[in-house]
Amino acid sequence: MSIASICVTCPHRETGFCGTLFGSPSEPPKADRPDGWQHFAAARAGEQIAYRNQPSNDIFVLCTGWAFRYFQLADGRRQILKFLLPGDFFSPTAIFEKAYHFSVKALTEVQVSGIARSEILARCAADSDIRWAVANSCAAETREATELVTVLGQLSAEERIAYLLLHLMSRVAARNVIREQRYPFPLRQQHIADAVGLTPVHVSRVFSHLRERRILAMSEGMLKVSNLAELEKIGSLR
Amino acid sequence: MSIASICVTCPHRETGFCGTLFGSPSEPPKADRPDGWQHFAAARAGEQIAYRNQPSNDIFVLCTGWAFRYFQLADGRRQILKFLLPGDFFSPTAIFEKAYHFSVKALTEVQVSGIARSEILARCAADSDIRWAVANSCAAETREATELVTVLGQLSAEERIAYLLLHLMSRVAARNVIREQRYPFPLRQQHIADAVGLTPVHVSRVFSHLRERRILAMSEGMLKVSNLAELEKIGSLR
DNA sequence: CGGCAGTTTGATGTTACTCAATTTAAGTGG
DNA sequence: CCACTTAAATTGAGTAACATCAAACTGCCG
Repeated sequence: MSIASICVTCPHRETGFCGTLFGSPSEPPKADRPDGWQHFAAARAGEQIAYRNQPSNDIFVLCTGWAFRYFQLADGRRQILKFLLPGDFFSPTAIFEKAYHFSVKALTEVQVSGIARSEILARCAADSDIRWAVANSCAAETREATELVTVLGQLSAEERIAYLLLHLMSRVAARNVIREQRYPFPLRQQHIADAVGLTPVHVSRVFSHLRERRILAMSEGMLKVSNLAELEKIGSLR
Repeated sequence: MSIASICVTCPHRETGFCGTLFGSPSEPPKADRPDGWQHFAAARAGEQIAYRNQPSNDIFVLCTGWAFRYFQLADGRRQILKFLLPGDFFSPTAIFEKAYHFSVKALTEVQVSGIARSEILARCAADSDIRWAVANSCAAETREATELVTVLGQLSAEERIAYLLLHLMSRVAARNVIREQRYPFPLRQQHIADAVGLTPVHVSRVFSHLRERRILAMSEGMLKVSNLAELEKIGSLR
């Protein structure tokens, strides 16, 4: 059971659109607070919705759309740390930290929910189920980061991309019904490049190669996997 | 305050040597259990002291010596995830998981302490200081892993090595008195290579280059940093 | 129809890997 | 203390993987 499903009642799936937008880092997001401790907001594709080192009393959950958490270096290089799907916390460990140590951008149009940190902590103290959900979620975050370290440190370009696709596919499949191995896939090659530490040009070449070998194909924002077994042989860690 | 300092009373610093050794994965480590929930063990340099996927009721803390946590791929490649120093948990998140998802090897002769998971969980439930120490330790683990992802994904060979050295230096300095920028440094170049995703040969070349530029030098298991400012310019993330 | 963002392709450059030989350092036993 | 052994580090030459630069192409939208 995810933490989000315990903590958050997100209206977006029903209402469709919320109407409020994030502001710049200087002006905090304007948003409605239906219950005092919880509020909602929306952002357009490409908008930055969390800023590194910005203190915040809120913990955010993605309700609809895709986003990504990343770390930007002084010279412009950026590492995408995780693609966020509906139900994902921006970062579970943020519950225990006063400020984010990462940034978040919307990949598609998104809707998010912010929950007061104090509220989450209070619920943790009161309810052992929530306590466990938070602990598991943090442990999972560490496990994922650890796996990604191994991927970036040891795997070739093709292996890294295959890993990323498989990893995303399994997470998407956990939330959507997948028919005929066709997955919604809003990433640009630039995003893939920044996630696996390659250049977009090289990502394009690897994709061409995978296409030629009839392992996968892309069209209209969908990823079609024709040879899952082969993709797994390339990109699985174990 | 570290968790270890709250939870563990380690006799090794006083007694010098404990006398018991880890066995192979099939036979569990023989060790004394002075208090039922806590026990101690020692291992020689190079010995494996934790096995991936091996269920364990104990959480381990390194008491003396150096060790490293790593992940090994089927074809032999290995990623070193973290070098462990005295006081480090093998992994804080292991508190919440039935089995390790990584392996640990002793780098030097080491002494470790094992604590029953149930004991730690009981103390967490009872004492909010310990609860916070555990949460912070887990958050720190995630932060480190996240930073390492960025390092491996974005930095060049020289930058990665400089980062690793600086990171290690700051951690060593937190436990030892450092005089004249000379740090104890028991790693072989193979370890550095496996930690930053390079070959030992290339690590050697990068070291030669850093030496030629009079940034650092190595001798008798000690790392001497002659130009810290330059090393930081190369290897710091922010 | 023109413009723009994203992708593809080709040519070339750089970084890091591989293989193999050599040197240095670290033990070990006489 | 010194030959002998062994592991680790260094060096060189050749190669593979990936980056860079620039141009051409595609689909999309006004």
